[in-house]
Amino acid sequence: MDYSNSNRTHTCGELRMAQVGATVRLAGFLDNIREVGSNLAFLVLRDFYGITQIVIETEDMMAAVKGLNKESTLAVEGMVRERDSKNSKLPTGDIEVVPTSIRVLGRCRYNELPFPVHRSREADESTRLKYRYLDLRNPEVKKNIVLRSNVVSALRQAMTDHGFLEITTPILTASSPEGARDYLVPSRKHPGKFYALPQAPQQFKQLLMASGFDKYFQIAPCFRDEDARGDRSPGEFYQLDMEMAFASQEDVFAVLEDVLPPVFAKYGTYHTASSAPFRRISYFDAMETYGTDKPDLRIDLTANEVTTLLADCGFGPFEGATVKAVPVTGFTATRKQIDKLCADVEVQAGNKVYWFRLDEKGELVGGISKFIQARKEQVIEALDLKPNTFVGLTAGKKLAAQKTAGVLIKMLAPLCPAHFDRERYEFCWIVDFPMYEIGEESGLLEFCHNPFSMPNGGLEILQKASAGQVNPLTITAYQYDLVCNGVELSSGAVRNHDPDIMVEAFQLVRLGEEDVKARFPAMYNAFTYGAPPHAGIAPGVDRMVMLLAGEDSIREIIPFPMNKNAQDLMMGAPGFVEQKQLDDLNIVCTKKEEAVDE
RNA sequence: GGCCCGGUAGUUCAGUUGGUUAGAACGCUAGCCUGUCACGCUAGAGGUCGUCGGUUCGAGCCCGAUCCGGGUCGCCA
Repeated sequence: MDYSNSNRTHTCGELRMAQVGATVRLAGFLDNIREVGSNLAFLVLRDFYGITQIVIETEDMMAAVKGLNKESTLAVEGMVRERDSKNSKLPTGDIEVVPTSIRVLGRCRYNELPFPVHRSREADESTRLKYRYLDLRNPEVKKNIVLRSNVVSALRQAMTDHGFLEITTPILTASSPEGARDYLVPSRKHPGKFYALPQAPQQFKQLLMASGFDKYFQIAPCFRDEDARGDRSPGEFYQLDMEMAFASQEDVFAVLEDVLPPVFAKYGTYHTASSAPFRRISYFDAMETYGTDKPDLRIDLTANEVTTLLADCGFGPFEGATVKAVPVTGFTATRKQIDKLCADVEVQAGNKVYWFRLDEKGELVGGISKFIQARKEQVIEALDLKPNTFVGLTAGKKLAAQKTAGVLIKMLAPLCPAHFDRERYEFCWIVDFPMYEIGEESGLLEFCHNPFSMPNGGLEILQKASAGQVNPLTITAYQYDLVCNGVELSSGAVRNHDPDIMVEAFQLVRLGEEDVKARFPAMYNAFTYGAPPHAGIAPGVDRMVMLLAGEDSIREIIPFPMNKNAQDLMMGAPGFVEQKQLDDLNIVCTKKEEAVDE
């Protein structure tokens, strides 16, 4: 028996009227059989490219498909014929194949599948993941993986066209003391020592710059042992990691402003993407105006500062608080919808939302309007309110009031289409992130993002801060985020390539030269031999594909995703290993999960 | 780790105030059907109601514990 499919003449998506009369050989999965008479049946054959109808008209052929389970793989040989009754919904709907032979290539042993392939997206997710190879047979599921392939290919081509070299960096490397929890790999030859999987190729790409490469990129696998989210897969993910020597923040921006919009416009659901230059918004402005450092610029709503106007209006929760107002013109939600909105925001933000309305006649009504009444004219003037406007209010410590307003804006958007032009990709750069912050637990000065960024003002500003002449909290870094439609796609920075500035930056958080050397020995040493100023960024590939596919779950755009608990249900990972393997690695398990029977 | 939602047939779900034999659709099996394309018609099989314990004359439903899944917060330089 010939199990190869090398003798296929066509795919299942290919045949048209032009091939009528031709003898063809197809291969694919048994999608469905419709028996409509004792000697008449229609078999639907499906492969990667499409589906083709095979018409069964003889006892022989009827016998050949008798008892076959759906999803078995078949080889069909026969003649292409024009259909008596055509199906305009199918690309191959004008023709059918009259078979002379039907061979089973791979028999499906089960007449009842874990889920119907064509409706797998409705099935329980853990069942889908366990039988991912069946789930992926669904063209609707498969198309996201095809999209991913096309996007990665387009990004790679664009980066190469921009003169970037694709260079791979080690997967087995050293644990980094900063950031997320590492995935550790025990070393057999060095008992008690561990490799770590890289959280990002951060140090390697900076070392490539110190090595004299000019423009580097990589579709880089990154590993972080942190809990999952809907838009964050546990364990591993991919970044379009890049770095440029002798480059400024604007040089990095220019590359992505050139590379990303065409890819988004071509492969995205919406086909419209902002063009260069993307808007630049400082971190402080973003928090003030949008209540978030990842604003969705498709939403035409902003948070307004009304603290001086309303903090002492007599409403308890505003007393001594920062107060933000989000006016929404033409908002017609019912009282019930408003209550639901406020409750939803409270769950997300952990902070209450208050509201009032200016009705059609220009009267203050609803919510906390009676507290506003006395300052009606000032409020209308300050917020430039028109009749029929809803005003959402948030209050609390400055950051809490801002963030709650941010959540409110995001949740208002779907309720007011007039303020939410959904069908496009809106990019922006968030710039000038603060270098330092006061740690919530320690109460002491700490790095805000990462310690590799170049402070705005260089060595001089850090020295002034050390001398007490400058408040370190006012120092910003050449640190930037790329945001699209409210999704943080990437963080990047102009790096600190000067050992003196590194040491000075660390001294502000009570660390010294020895700490820098101990934590980042390779980078510190390399930079003492003269390093180029360099900058880079690393947009998340999974996030981008998710945005382009219009999916809400990151698992829909990963070929073989793990579940929320970082398990691969299909492969059974993580799993127990042989005692011999543990012995080789000098590992003694003191705690084991109970083995669960299937 | 906290909080929220869920777990009933192969699949997706319904199940009223705690009350007879736990239902529907799709799928499956058998039969019929000569142009279907979500084919149709007839019949049938299929359930430890996640698990354990409690309340009750009686639990899918109420209570407690526990396991599993999803969302969210913590976390993610």
